[in-house]
This record gives sequence, structure tokens and C-alpha cells, in this order.
Amino acid sequence: MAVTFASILPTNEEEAGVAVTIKEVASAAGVSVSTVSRAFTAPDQVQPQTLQRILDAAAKLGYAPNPAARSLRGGRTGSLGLIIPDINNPFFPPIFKAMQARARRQGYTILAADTDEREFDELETIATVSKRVDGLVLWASMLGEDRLRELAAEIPLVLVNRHVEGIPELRISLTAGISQAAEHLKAYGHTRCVFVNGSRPELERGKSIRESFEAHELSLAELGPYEPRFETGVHAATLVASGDATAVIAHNDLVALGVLHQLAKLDVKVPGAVSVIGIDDTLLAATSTPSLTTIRISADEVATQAADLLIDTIAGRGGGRVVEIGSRLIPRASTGPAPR
Amino acid sequence: MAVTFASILPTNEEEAGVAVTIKEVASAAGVSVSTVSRAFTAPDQVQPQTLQRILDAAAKLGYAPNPAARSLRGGRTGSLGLIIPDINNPFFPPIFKAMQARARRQGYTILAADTDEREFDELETIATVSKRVDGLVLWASMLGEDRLRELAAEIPLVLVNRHVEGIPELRISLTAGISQAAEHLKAYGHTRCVFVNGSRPELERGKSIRESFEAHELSLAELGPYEPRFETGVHAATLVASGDATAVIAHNDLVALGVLHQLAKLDVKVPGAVSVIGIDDTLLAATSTPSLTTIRISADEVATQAADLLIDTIAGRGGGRVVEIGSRLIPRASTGPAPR
DNA sequence: TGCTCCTATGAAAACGTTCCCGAGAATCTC
DNA sequence: GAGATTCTCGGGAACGTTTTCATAGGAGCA
Repeated sequence: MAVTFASILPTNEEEAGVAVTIKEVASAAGVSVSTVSRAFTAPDQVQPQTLQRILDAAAKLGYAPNPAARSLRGGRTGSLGLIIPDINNPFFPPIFKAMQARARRQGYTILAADTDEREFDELETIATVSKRVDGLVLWASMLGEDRLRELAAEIPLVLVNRHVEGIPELRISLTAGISQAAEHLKAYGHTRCVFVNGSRPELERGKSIRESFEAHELSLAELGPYEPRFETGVHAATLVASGDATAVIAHNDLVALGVLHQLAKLDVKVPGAVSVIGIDDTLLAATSTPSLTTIRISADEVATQAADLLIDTIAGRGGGRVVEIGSRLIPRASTGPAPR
Repeated sequence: MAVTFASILPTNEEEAGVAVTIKEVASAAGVSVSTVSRAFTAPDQVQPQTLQRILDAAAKLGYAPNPAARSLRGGRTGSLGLIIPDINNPFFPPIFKAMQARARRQGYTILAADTDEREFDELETIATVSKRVDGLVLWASMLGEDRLRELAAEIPLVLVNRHVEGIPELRISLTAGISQAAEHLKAYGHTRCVFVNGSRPELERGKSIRESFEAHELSLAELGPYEPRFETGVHAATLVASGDATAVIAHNDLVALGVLHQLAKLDVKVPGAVSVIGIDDTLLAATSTPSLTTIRISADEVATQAADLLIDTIAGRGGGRVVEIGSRLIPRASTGPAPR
């Protein structure tokens, strides 16, 4: 894992641009190519002093294994695929980043692509990416169960927010966070709430909210389903302002931000007149005015678990495992006491 | 480019998971492997009817070339590397996305990674990525000139916001946008402005602003340099509120958002008492309250040019070319008439 | 008609690894 | 101390392509 400068900047190379191969290292160290190969893939199978000689020679020449040759012969690419709906959704960059960090520690590179939530693009992307990686994390896939099952037979797969029997799965549970949100609103004396539904495959979000608010004896009107966009929030806010609800919970932070924006424009005080809650705890939530109370899903945890689950699956461990990730409320300035 | 379902879901394959090779296609079509290879890489060199037979056979078997073998033999990987400072900066996701779209049309995949603006991480990342791609886009690289030059000798390189003689470069020019911003403020009657400097390698941003504001006879106080973060804006806003400036231009949208946030908290009206301008036109700018006047750099244009320039460089065209990208002001609700 | 020159195809080498197999040396076992 | 086992290493096949080279026809030209 140690990366020397030499690996990108050969020192003793007469001509730059000419990659140094295992063969040259072998002759420099006075051993066979097999032994050099072993020195990198199974160092404990080669005698310490031989190993050292090889490593020295490799460092001196600036040798780094050719990934193409390695994966051609070994079948392993050293990459993990991450297929997400939309990298522009601020929820995903931290996940990409955290997964990249996690994967790197295990010697993997991340190959990311997004699908714009179009099934055809997802198929095309999977076709391209799956040839170049050892396994795939599919986020909120649009594909049918059968297709996912067939894909899982071809390549190690981890599904996020999607359930198919027998395929390893990462489930993001909002129940804890939503329950805390309901308690939070209840404690502030709210009774009439609105849910701005963002649709998407993940209907679960809505279901969870309905159940939890009912359990806390909060009345819940529902708007939508709409696209989960800023403009959706703008539109919904207008409706909210003309109604009698005192609290809004939105499908995600972006929608909540639209609500905030429009309420400000309509001169409806937040949280004086209406309290607003988002979901995801993206950058947007912390930086809005007022800052947004939201439900946090830990990107680090999600990404780490997804990476680990996939790596386990690749290694043949953890077949069909389901890992659940929790959530919690992050109270900020967009929620407060209900007006009397 | 056409992607059949078969390419990810073999129809006639007796056992899933077993990749179909060129050899099987060859025998199915009754030709040699050479001809099959040609059918995919140089279709015009094979007789139409033979071509059709091969394509049919390939489609039927669900054949797709093995990228590892292809790049081992041919030296081409079919991937482009994109190395950026921080994917969490909302400026970058649209660029990643647009570049991905552009690259895909030319048969390339994007391999992205970020460096957290640490030179060591950048080196490590480059070492890993450069072996897997045909060329590299380096965004605001931290590396020294010599190192970049040596790297450019090894692999096709495109630099963004960084100049090294002889290396193809994409230069994002803010002069147009900044000049428009100065005009805009001038027209609103502002005279005393503050620049919140975000430092970074890109000192040019500050220089450009100083020159332009001076040319428009706007006095410009400078705060910082700080880290380009939300909290920086918060801090700066406090200073601004206690001074006599009526307009703020921030290093980027995130910093501007911090300014907006803190001014609201201090009950300083925006744009009533102070006008605020950001840079980058990220998602943040359009969705803030009030929406943020900012300087737009077209992600589409940047990404497209970067991809094209790199692809040209890989093909041996366009050595040392410098492409310049413009910018322009997007007036929104955070700027208005100066208070009297 | 005989020659040259394309055009379409096949055979085979090469790309840089990994990994199986076997050989020899060293260590162990009784 | 002899056979068995382990350890260390080298030889060479294999991974799936691309690409060079050779070859056989067929077209073009005189």
C-alpha cells in the first residue's frame, strides 16, 4: 500500500513513459518473475531477505503492478462499482467520499456512476461498469427483481434501499429519526402537520412517517407525490401557508429548503408560525437560513457498511446478509413552539 | 455503443457468471478471432455480411469485450481520470456528471477521486488512478511544476486552473463575471465593498477582484485569507456588520452562504442593508434565502471542454493547448440598492 | 492474359500478470 | 540417519484481447 514517489515518477528510468514490468524487477533482483509476483501478492511465502531485495529493486525502478494484466489473469480488478441515482443530490457526495476512503484502505478503488433514475441508463451503466469492477453497490435500483437476481448471479452485489430475497442489503431505517421528529414536534405543541411527499421508489419514507405521526397523535396531511426538487418545496409552501398546519416534514432537505424559501417570501415566520423538518442532513441543512432541523443518516456509517458488505460478499462471506443503518433527529433552528 | 440487455444478462448462456469470450463468438460465427476483433474495432475492414454474422452471434451470446484484456494488449483502458480537490464542494458534482456524459458518448468511462487538497493524497491518488486510465484531468493540482511536467511525460494530462508551460490547460476566467458584478454593485450605488478571501492556490480570484473593483472605482476591503468554508462566512459577516461596507463578495457560494446566515442572525437586512455576491453558482446559491446573486461558471462547458481537451491530447492532437472558459453574473435576490 | 495491387481473412505473437506444478534444499520425525 | 514433510523458488501455461504478418483470391491495368 505504501506509495513511493517513484511509482509515479521513475527515478532510474532512462525514458519516462515506459512502464517498468515485473520482468525487469526480477532480473534486477536476480530472481524469477514468479518470485517477484509472490513478493507482492503473498509476501509471507518468500524469504525475508529475498523479499527485501525485491522490494528494493522495485522501489528503485519505480515498479507498480499493471492492473490490466493483474485483472486479466487473476480475475480481480481491485475496483468497486458505486451506482447511485444522482450525484447532484447533495446526499451522495459524502457517501462517495467516505466509501472511497474505506475502500482505499482495503486496496480498492471506487468507480462511480449515476443513472438519473432512468432504468435504461442504469442498465447501460451497469453493463459498462460491471466489467471493470469486482462488485457493485446499487443504490435504490430501478431494475426489476428478476433482473437484479440474474445480475447478482453474475457479480457480487449489494443493494441499498431495495430488497430482493437472497441479495445482501443495506437498509437505511428512518424510523428512529422520524419518531424523534414526531416527539420533537409534539413537545413543541404542534398538532397539525403536513408531509410533502417526494415519491420515488422509496415509498417507505412516507409509510414510516404516517405511522409514526399517527402513533404520536399528530394529524398528518399529505401533499404530492411530487418530484423531490426545490421547486416542489416552493409549491408546497404556498399550500401550507394557506392552510392551518403548523409543521412541515419534507421528503428531503432540498424540498424542505424550497419550503423555507417560499415561506420567507410569503413572510411566514419560521419557526414562529410554521416549523420545518428535512431529511438527510445534507450540507444544505446546516447552511440554510434558518438552519434546518433534519433527520441525519450518517454518510460515514452508510458508506463504510456498504463497502464492507460488498467486500465480504466478494470474498464469499456474508451471503444475503441484511445490515440496517439507523437515523436520528438533528434539531436546529427551523423548528420551535407551535403558535397558539 | 448500443447496449443490449444481453450484454449484462446472457440469454443463451447455460451458466450465468461465465463470461463469453471472443473465441466463442468466433466459432459461433464461423470465423477466426481476428475477424471478430476487427468487427468490433474496425468494422469497415470486414465484409458487410461477415460483420453482420459476427454481430448477430455476439448479440446472441451476450458478448462484450473484456476491458482488462483489451487494455493489456492495446494499452488503452477506455477510462479518463478526474482528480478534484473535494467532491463535497457542490461545485464539482455537476462537473463530474457532465464530464461523465460527455465521455460516455466517446466511449470513455470516468474514474473520479478527490484529494482533500493534500499533496500526499494527490500523489497517492494519481499513482493509483493513472495506471487505470488513458489520461488525467487534474483540477487545481497541489503538485510542483517539475512533478507535473514529469507526470505529463508519462500520461496525457489536462490541467484546470493551473498553468505549466507545455501542458494542455483549461483556464476558468472570472474576469467577465467579476466585472459584471462590479458594474452591478456600482449601478446599485454601492461604493464600499468587502472581499472575503478564501485563499487556496487560486490567488487569482482575489487578484481579479481587486483589479476589477478598482477599475470600477469601488473601494475594496479584504478579509482573510481563510479556509473557503461556511464558518468563514459566518465569521466575516460579523466583521462586515460592524463596519460600514454595503456589499460583500465572497470567495465562493459556500462562504457567501455563511455571510447570509450570520447577517440574518444579526438582523442585518439582505439586500436592504448589505448586498452579497457569491462565486460558482452552485445549487446552494439558487436555493438559499434570499437566493444568492453569484457568478456562474458553466459546469457543462467546463466539463465538456476538459473531456474534449483530454481526449484530443490522448489522440496526440492539441499539445499544450490552452482553452479559456468564461463566466457571468447571475443576479438574484441577495443584491439590491445600497442604503443611503 | 499476365502482372500488380488491393481486400478479406487467418495464424500466431505479444501484452504483464498469476498460479499451478515440480525440483531442490532444509527441517522434522521416529 | 533415512524417509517424510515443509519451505523457497523457477518454469511455463494461461487469461482475452489486439495487431503484425502472411496468404489467397479478385480486381485493375496494360
